[in-house]
Amino acid sequence: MKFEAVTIKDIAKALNLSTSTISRALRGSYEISPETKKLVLDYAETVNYRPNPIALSLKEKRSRSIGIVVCEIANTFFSQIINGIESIAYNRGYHVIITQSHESYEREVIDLQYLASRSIDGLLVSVSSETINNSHFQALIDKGLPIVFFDRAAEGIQTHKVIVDNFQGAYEATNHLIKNGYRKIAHVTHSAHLSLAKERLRGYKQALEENNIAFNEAYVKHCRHGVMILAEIEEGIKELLKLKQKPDAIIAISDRLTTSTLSVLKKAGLRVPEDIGLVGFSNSEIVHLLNPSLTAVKQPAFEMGQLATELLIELIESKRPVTKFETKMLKAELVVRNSSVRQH
Amino acid sequence: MKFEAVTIKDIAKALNLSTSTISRALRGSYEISPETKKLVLDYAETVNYRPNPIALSLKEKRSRSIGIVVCEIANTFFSQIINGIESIAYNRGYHVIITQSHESYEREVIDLQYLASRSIDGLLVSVSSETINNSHFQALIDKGLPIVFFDRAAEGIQTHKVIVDNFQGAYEATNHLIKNGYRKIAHVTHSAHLSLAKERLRGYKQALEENNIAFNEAYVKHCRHGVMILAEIEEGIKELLKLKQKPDAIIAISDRLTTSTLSVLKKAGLRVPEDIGLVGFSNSEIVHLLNPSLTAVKQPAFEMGQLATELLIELIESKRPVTKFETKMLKAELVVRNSSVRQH
DNA sequence: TTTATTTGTGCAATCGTTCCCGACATCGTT
DNA sequence: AACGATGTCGGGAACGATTGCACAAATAAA
Repeated sequence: MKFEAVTIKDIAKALNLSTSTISRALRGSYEISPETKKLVLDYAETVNYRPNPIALSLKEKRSRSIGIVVCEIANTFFSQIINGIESIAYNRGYHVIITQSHESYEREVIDLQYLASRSIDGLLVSVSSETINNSHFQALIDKGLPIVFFDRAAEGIQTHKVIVDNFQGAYEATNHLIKNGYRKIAHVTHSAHLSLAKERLRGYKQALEENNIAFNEAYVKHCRHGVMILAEIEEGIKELLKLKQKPDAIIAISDRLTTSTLSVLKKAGLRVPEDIGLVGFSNSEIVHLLNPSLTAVKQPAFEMGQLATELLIELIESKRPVTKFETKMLKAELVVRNSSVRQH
Repeated sequence: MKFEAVTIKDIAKALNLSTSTISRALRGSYEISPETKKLVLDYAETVNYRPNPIALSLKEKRSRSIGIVVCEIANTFFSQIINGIESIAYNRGYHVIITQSHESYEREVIDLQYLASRSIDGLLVSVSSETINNSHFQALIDKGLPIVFFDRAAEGIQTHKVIVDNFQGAYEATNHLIKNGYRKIAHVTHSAHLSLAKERLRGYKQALEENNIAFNEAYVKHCRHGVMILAEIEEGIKELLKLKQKPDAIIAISDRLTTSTLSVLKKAGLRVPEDIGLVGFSNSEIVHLLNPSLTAVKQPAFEMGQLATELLIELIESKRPVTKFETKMLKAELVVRNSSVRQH
C-alpha cells in the first residue's frame, strides 16, 4: 500500500500550467497574475495540497527537524525536558526526532550517526552515563552540525550547554541533612566521569567541609551501569549498610537512584527518617505522596528543555558560524518533606 | 552553517566513475566487477559515506519512519508504551516521530496532518480524550496510510487496534473493593465517549450488579478536560465527598486520575483505606512506595507498544491491501496493596 | 511606428539516489 | 569471420519542489 499525495505536478497538469507557475502562485509571488493565483490557490485548496517536506529538505538541505539523544524517555525528569523541547520546537516550526541511548555508549554513537545522516538541522543531547570519549560529538560539530547539551554535558566540547546548578543542589541537600542532625552521610551517585556527578560530589564535599565533617570515601557509591540495573543499586546500598560506621543518612543523585534507594531501605526494614535520613533528586509529581514523603531537589526540567531548544534554534538559524558559546546554569530547588526530618 | 555530507557524486568524481556504478557497487550489484566494487567500498569507508535518507525517501516514497500521536509523553504509562514502540521500530529499521495532542482535538488534527505530509510510512495513534469525530483518521486511511490504534482506539474505524481488556481491569478492581467490604463505590473517569472509559464503566457496573449493589449515577465523575486540569479532578472528588450517601471507596480510571485522587483525599484529611478505599490504574514504578501503597491495575504498556508496532509494520510492508483487521486485547493485572484493604 | 519596459509564464537545473537503457569489450560458438 | 552471449560500465530520467533566466505578449514611451 502506498500513500499517494497530491503534488505540484498534478495541479500543473490539471490546470494546464507549468510547475513553476504553481509553485510561485502557492508562495504568493508577485509575478503571478491575481487571476492565476486565485485559480491555483482555490484548486490547491480543494484537492488539499500539502507541499512534500521531504522534497523540500532535499533541496534546501534542511529538514526543519531537530534530533534528541536522551538516555531514556520513560523517566519523569527526561520526559518533562522533552515536553519543554517540544513546546518550543513546535512553535518555531520544527519537529523533533527522539532517540534513546539506554545509557549505552555504543547506542549513543549509532543514534548520533543516524540523526546526522537524516539531515536534521541540529541536535539536543544528554550524554549517556557510559560515555567517556567525546570525539563523536566533536566530529559532528566540526562538520558544522549544531549541538546543544542539556543536563549532562560533554566536557571539553565547545558549544552551548544548559545544565542545572548541580553543585548548589547537592550542597543544599547535604547542608539540609547536616542541619537536621545527620553526620554520617552517604552519597549514592552515577559513574564518576559524568560532569554532573562530579559537580554534585563537589557540592556534597563542600557542605561536609564547611561543617567540619571528614569526607569518607567509603560513603560514596558509584552505580556505574547507571541506573538501569536495579541490582547494582541494591548491592551498593547493602554495602553501605554493612559498614562498621553505618551511615545515618543518604543523598541520592538522580530520580531513579532516589526511588530505588528508598525501596531498598524499606525492604531492609529501616525506618526513614528515624533510622536513616534520605534526600534525593526527583522530578516525579508524586513524591509528596510517598511514604515517607520525600525531601528532594527538584530540577527545572521543562525550562531546561525550553532553554536548550531556544539556544539550538538560534545556532541553526544564525547566518555566520557562532564561536562564542555559553553555559546556562539553572537553579534547582530543594523541597523539604519528611524523609530527612527526624521528629523530636 | 550547513552540514555537508559526502554524496555518491563526490565518490564518483574522486574515483572517476559514474554515479550509477557507485550506487550499484555500494548495493553489491552483480554487474560490478569485484575490483571496482572493492575500490568503491574501500573509498566509501574512508570518507565515511552514508546514504542520504531524505533522497531515498523522495525516490522510494517511503521514509522508514513511523509517526506517533499520543496525548502526552510525560506520563509513565505512555512513555512505557513509547519505549515498547521504539524497541520494535529500532530493530526493524524504522524511526519514530513523536507528537503530542495534549488531549486537544485541534492539536490532534494538526499533528496528523503534519505527519501525513511528512511521508511517514504509518501511524500509531492513541486518540485524545476530546476527540468525538473520527473522520480525520478515516480520511487518512482512505488515502492508504496505515494506522494502528493503541490504548484508546477510535470507534468505527476499520483497522488494527491494540487495547487493554478494560472491562476486565475495572471489573476486577471493583470486585476487589466489594470483597473487601466496600459498598458505596465511586467511579472517577474520563470523558464519556472514550471507548476505554465506556468499557471500564461497563466492568464497574457488571461487578456491582453481580454483587447486587445498585448503580448510582451520582457516583460517576467524568473529568472531561481529561486529566490535564487538576482543578477539575479536585472539584469532582469534592462533589463526591459532599454527597449525602458519601462513597466509601473510589476507583480511578487512569494514572493521573489515580494519583490526583489520592492527593485530594489526603488533602481533605481522609485516611486511606480506613475512611475511604482506593483502587487506581497506574503504571508508575513507585506506587508501592506511596502512602498508603496503592492497589492498582497495572497495564502491559511496553507490550502494548511492541504489539501495535509489529502490527503496523506488517501493514506497511504488506504487498496487497489488508482488509481483515484484528483487535488485540491484552490482560491487565490487579496488584493488591494497602489502599484498598482495611485492617481489621 | 518603433523601441523600451513591464508583466506573466515556461524551461531547465538542482538537491542525492536509483534504475532502465544503451554502449562496448571480450568471450565462445558456429 | 560473424554472431550472440555475457560482463561492466555510463547516460539520463525520475522523485517534488524552487528559482534564475529566457521569452512572449502587452503596454508605455519616444
